[in-house]
Amino acid sequence: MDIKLSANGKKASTIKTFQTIQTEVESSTGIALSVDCVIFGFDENKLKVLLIRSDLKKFQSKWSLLGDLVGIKEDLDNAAYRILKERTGLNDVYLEQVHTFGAVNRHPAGRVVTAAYCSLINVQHYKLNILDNELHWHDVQSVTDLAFDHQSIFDTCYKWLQKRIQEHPLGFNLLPKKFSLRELQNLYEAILNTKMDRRNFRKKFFAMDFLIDMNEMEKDVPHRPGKLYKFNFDKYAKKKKKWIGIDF
Amino acid sequence: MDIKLSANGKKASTIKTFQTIQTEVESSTGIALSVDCVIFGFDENKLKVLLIRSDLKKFQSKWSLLGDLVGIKEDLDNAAYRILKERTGLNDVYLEQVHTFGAVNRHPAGRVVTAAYCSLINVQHYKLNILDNELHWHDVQSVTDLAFDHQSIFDTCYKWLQKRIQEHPLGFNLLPKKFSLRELQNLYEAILNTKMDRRNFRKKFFAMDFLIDMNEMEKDVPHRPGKLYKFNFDKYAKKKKKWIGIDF
DNA sequence: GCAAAAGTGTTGGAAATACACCCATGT
DNA sequence: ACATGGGTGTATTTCCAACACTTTTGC
Repeated sequence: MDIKLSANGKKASTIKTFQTIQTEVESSTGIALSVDCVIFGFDENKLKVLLIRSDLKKFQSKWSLLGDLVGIKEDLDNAAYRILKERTGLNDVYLEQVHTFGAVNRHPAGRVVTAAYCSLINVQHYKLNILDNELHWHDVQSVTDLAFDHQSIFDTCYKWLQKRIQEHPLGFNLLPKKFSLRELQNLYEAILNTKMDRRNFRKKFFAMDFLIDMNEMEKDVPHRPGKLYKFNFDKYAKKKKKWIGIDF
Repeated sequence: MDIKLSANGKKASTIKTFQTIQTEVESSTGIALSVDCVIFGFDENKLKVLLIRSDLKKFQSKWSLLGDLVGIKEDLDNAAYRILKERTGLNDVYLEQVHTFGAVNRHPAGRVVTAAYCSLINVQHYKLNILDNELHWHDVQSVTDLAFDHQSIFDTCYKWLQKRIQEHPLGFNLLPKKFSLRELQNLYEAILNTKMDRRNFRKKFFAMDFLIDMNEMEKDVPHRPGKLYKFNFDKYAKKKKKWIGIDF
């Protein structure tokens, strides 16, 4: 069964389902290679992850990550971008390889080694279409018992994100281009699952000096509106990080 | 041509060479998967990496990393351990996956996606045998122009190591079980390519409280002997790292 | 005027840095 | 005796954590 792509209102291309993959893998004499994407979003002050219903009987009713086989003439990174594009309609997204999972029995259809990619998208740029096998956003806290070894892939990617966001300015990919400091702090608190002091948080970000004051205010908030900022990626790119400091 | 394994004096198993791999890849209908190992050692106060002469004409005279195809019934991680075992005779080594390289044209024999693993070994435990295609230790500073895309794999792994060693106690895998603080500092200086203040370095490591004083002294040094320590891995394992601290 | 969040400074402690001298050993 | 690196302490600075009140807006 093929499924029409409908995200973003574009004309559909064909997305492989498990049955297609199973046929390909079983007819293969070697190792099949796939990509699985852990797609994070941020909405209602919660960190979310995009999951789809597994179409494999063995994992009936379980959720799984978005993945597909890598084409024989397709760069590994490009396969990840393709999956994102097919599922969300988004082109310019943050995407990074995290880890490759290659246990012999990780996939019931045969030998499939999968490269896990982590992606951060702004949910405002994206219209969810649940016709695609119940494609849905899930609170990360409620993600348990995924199909295949996807739970451990997810856990790895979530830990990776928690660490990564503290050392690199990834988080802004989850926010609107213009955001308030409160939104930024909510994001960090959601991802790191912690609470931070508001004054120290501001101090830290202002001291970095990568926030550009937009001279605009929040609208339609039921309280005093906050200033809006955007992140100065250019300035960040020019900065040299002094990274000497043993700490473990 | 097969090559006998001679490291460690063990009876040889067969190590695949490029010709073998090329045949396998060319006869494959899909994507071939390999592992490449970046094996670091520390000797004469220099960080070294283990390289072999490429047996591919196109890359004649170029050095390359140690790699092999992954078996159809072989876990990815196990493939990396196997390669290490075949080439160095060592079993219990530090080994970690770093990144997977999957550009379509990265390998001349066809579509080969490779998972790069980084390994740290104690050169004292290992007897080099140069009969294996000129297997040799190279100063990391002099590593340039490797075969295939191995230069970029190496660069990625070296940067990974530089970062990783500052946050995790990996470095001890490169040293003898008992080491002096001078050796430890030399190791850090070699890997990070920097100089550190001796007193502050000691302070930092003693403050961590993971070093066990062996009550032994260095022997045969042409100066005042230093105390020997070993790293308390058990105590480290029990420690919870408090990891909240945004910094980029 | 009340609820809700924005905005703002100071202080104390901890950690990092910079820095110089005496000690033990081999030659 | 001298050359080499081992071993130690202190003063300064920098960074981080803790903490409370006033302001602005919507309702």
